[in-house]
Amino acid sequence: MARAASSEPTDVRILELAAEHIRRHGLERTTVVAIAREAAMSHGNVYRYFPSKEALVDAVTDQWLKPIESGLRDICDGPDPAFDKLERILSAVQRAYRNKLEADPRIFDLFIEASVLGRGVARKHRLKLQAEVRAVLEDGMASGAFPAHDIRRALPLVFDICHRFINPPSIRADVELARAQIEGRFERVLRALRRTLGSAVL
Amino acid sequence: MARAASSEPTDVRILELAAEHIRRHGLERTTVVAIAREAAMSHGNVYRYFPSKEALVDAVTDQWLKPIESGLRDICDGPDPAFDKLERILSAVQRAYRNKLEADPRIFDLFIEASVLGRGVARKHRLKLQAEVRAVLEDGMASGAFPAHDIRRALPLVFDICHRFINPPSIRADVELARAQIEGRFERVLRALRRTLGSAVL
DNA sequence: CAAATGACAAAATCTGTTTTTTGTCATTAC
DNA sequence: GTAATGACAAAAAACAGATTTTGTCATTTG
Repeated sequence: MARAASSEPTDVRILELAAEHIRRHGLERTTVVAIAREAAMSHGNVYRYFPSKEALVDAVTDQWLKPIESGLRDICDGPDPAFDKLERILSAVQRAYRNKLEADPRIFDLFIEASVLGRGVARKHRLKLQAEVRAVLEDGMASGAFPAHDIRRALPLVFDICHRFINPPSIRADVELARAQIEGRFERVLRALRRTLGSAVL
Repeated sequence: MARAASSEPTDVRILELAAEHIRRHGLERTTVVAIAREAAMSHGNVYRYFPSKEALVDAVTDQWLKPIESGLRDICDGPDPAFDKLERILSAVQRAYRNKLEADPRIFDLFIEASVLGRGVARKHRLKLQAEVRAVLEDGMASGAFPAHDIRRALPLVFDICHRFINPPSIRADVELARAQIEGRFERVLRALRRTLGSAVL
């Protein structure tokens, strides 16, 4: 493990130590000095790789969001019917968030914080998700799967209806609810969404 | 005004002074001592009327929630078709919250706090709203307006779909969005809800 | 010259102390 | 006997000084 760690480029190593530290102790008890100590380097050197503590923390968040985003891209690039894609995208996001919330609550907290404050990582992630959904909607409109043609109304509608299952703070507020229950409810909401998008009038 | 204030029963007077203090300075800068001073009495006497500061603060919240609740009861007791009632209830709640958020942000904050922590006031208020919605749904199911008959699925579905427009923290998160825009979007969500409840399968 | 150090200023956090606040109650006032 | 006081203990908040942390940079190292 020590070998694996030191074989990685310095920036990745710092990133992983930072993630581990936050995972264990939470952001509030994480300092650049402590991370540098764990990496056996002066804290000043950390700043050669990350311009600020905030940037480092955001990089930790980005780290786990990236694979989610590429998963979404795969769904989007697939051959399925528009609504199936839409449903799979939304479910995948919901599930990924919930997984992280359960597995690494402290790291999920970083994402919530970034979302609420509208920080770069969160904004970019949201834009990517939005872009995928938009692409699928436009696809579905072109193919006739979605008779309504006003993307400027359909897009917000999708996010408004799914808000509870997709919005980071709302997701955390539901931790106590059983996973199965949430998923059942989200399924029904998605069914409602399907019916709505399948009709001509929004 | 001074005359009006002193003509009211002591508990109401304290309540109003507390509300005014919080409205102006926020909860964090509000003390029982300061409220007592404004009421020209010893702080110990405040505790004759409210068992704790928390109880007093919750009473302030309850104060503005009560008229909303009675408004909902009126809608619910009215003669309109089930979905019209449902829509009017949900819109009324949304509008009332948004109004308070804009008019008295600090007081709305008390409500958010109480909601997030699941305090009595918030829980009771939520249960009342839920009871009204449930009544309207059952009404609509009985009258055939809502073909689906599983209230245990319909009720969460309504709140899930409307979450963004009804959930206190989500409402605050949208302060920056123009009122008209939010209302337009909520209208479309309600339209989707109508269609869903109007179909046999949930 | 790319990687890292260590010294530094400004800002934030911690720590121990004083003050205020919360909540109780025996006593007073009417 | 209901309304209010004022004194009190425990808890919380405010404060001030010491310490740590953040972020920069001139210098060192390989």
